[in-house]
Amino acid sequence: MATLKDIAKKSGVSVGTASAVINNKSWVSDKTRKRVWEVIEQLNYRPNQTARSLKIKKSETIGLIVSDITNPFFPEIVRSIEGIARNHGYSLILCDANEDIEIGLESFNLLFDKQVDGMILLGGIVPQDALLSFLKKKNFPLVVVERDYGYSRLNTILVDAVKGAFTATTHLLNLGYWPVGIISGPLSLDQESNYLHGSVGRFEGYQAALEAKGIPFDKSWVKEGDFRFEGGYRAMMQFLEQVTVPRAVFVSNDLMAIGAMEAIKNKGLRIPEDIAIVGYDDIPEASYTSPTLTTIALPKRKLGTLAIEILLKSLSGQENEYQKVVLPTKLVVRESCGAQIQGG
Amino acid sequence: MATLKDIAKKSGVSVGTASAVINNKSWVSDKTRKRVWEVIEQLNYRPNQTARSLKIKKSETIGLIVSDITNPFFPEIVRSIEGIARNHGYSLILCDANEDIEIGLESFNLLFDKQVDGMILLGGIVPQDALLSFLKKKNFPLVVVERDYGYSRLNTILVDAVKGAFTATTHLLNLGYWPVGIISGPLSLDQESNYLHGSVGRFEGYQAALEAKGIPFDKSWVKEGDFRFEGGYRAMMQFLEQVTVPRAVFVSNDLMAIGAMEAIKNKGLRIPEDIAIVGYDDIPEASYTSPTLTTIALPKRKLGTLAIEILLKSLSGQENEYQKVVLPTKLVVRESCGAQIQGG
DNA sequence: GTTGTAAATTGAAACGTTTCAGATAGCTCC
DNA sequence: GGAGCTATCTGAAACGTTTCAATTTACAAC
Repeated sequence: MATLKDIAKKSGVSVGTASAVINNKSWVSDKTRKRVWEVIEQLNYRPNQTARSLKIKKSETIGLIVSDITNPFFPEIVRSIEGIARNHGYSLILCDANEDIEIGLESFNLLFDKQVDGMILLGGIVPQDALLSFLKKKNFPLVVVERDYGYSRLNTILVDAVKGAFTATTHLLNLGYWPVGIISGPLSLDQESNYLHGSVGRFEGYQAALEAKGIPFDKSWVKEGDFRFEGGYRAMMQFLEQVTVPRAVFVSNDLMAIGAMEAIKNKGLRIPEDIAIVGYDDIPEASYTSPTLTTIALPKRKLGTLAIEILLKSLSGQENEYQKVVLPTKLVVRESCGAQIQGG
Repeated sequence: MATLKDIAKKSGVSVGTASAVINNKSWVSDKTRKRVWEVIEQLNYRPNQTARSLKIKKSETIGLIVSDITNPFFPEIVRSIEGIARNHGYSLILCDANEDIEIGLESFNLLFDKQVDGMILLGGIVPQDALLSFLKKKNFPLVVVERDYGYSRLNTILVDAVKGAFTATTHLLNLGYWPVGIISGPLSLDQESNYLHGSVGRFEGYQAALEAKGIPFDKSWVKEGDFRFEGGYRAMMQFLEQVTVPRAVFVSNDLMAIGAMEAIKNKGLRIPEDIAIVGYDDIPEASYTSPTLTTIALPKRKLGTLAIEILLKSLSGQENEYQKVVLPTKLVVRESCGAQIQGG
């Protein structure tokens, strides 16, 4: 690999000048510029970004930790982040935590060692204590999407989960279903390290909807899942084995909702005639299931573009206020809730 | 950030020795080792990987170019690659080409500038001329998955696409359907830069199946798609607007198959009663569609683990033979082909 | 021609590591 | 108490850039 030194020697110029040429500094004479460029092309020179990074103390690299890359909710967000990052000269180091908080922590540390300039957390799989104690020590460009760590010196992009879940549950209650259960995300974890995980907000929205209707909360209508297909399946199976089965269930994400629907079908029951379902996320698959899945739609693309834009601003020093953005959700009525059958 | 120099000074030792300590070199005395470690912990020192990379001429980073990260076929492969890479101390720079060959090329170059030690191409979205002319110049650890560039000095992991498509088409023919069409991947592109794209193999398998039954090939039963949902939808719409509509269609990937099913349903036709469908890939969604999708299953996990394992071997210099692995596919019979209805 | 000024270029230090030839210390052995 | 080891440590060069003070060059003005 040709280095700047080679270029300099071959074009009879100093290394400093050669550097000035590739960096397009204005004070190089046209004659020199041309001569150096010829050599650059001739030798097929490409600057060594590692050396550059070392010197300028920037890696032009962004770390991205995704809770679960196989959850169809995320790839679209990843895409919008990656595209914009690339167009701004940044590349992305991807870590997939596989919904495992240990891997989340490991990745978090690893990314710092790799000298990433900034970081985006898609779904907050990094444990709260590690993240906050880090942020308290130093100031680092970071954006977290879809999890509220409840810390003010942190850019956060959320959707209004409470309201979304409220809407979903109310929709089921308004259709006259009773009892209405919930399959939540991991709740127990939240007490220790996962404070205010998205799952809590959705759970609160569910409770609020009951309360608004004057219906007492009963924890036998709550099953805890893991945001994955299997967890939804298992949780629904637990419901189905109870003496009284819920008439409708709000499931905290679509992947679990699809799992839950599998469970229902496997038991020979019908959706929505026997059990109605509303999901959360509106992943592309929600349109393809049978029946199609009524769900709460999040502005996925927007979540990604906003995240990277805020990060880029923070990286360029244009912005040093911390932002907390809450985006709205939308109820998408399809077949699984039975609203269409009932002429709703 | 503390540097090695700080460590050295504070623990009264030379930089060389400090370096030896963090690298666990055997010749450091226990006493010194202990003292240095104390300082390391006290200052919370973490080695600067950029400086390290510059010196050792390795970035411990792998580039990954995915044709389309939102295609559910890929995330599972990405996960298995990322996990194994991480466990071996490598991180992944992810590029999503969004099925765009220009982005594929751009990413390819960008990854070299970032000094990645090796590269994996998931779905060969990098144009053939660029890739081969590069490989002819220098030797670089590279694995390509699910595309055959037809070049021997290149690690390639494929599935037997011809056979897979043959099986799928034959399955439809055996069920007595006629005519059986195909929605292929991009074919025209292949002539110039995309020689032997996966789409060609699947197309050949289709033709071979017809031939085996003595049925003449007729290009009015061929529509070209783009491997995406929309392309499948459009291609099927074209079929549906023809005077004679195919009785069954082999669709070259599941995403397009799901799009095609949407088109059929939108036209008020039934699957498989009016049109039977077989897809290719077996993405998780194939189990959730309505009807569920009969498809050709690829060993996704295996594709990923093999890719990263071969790359790691090549990186460590353990292996310098080029490998070409062809994995088998499997027909998964579900509802969309009508085999179950017909008691097949 | 000298002077002054702006434009262009140079040269060397610096970024934070690794590496390695050489120095030093601590032994043993005679 | 010196030779010959080995175990341990040091110091400086090197990796390929960027940066910037200092220098040189070019040229206009007198």
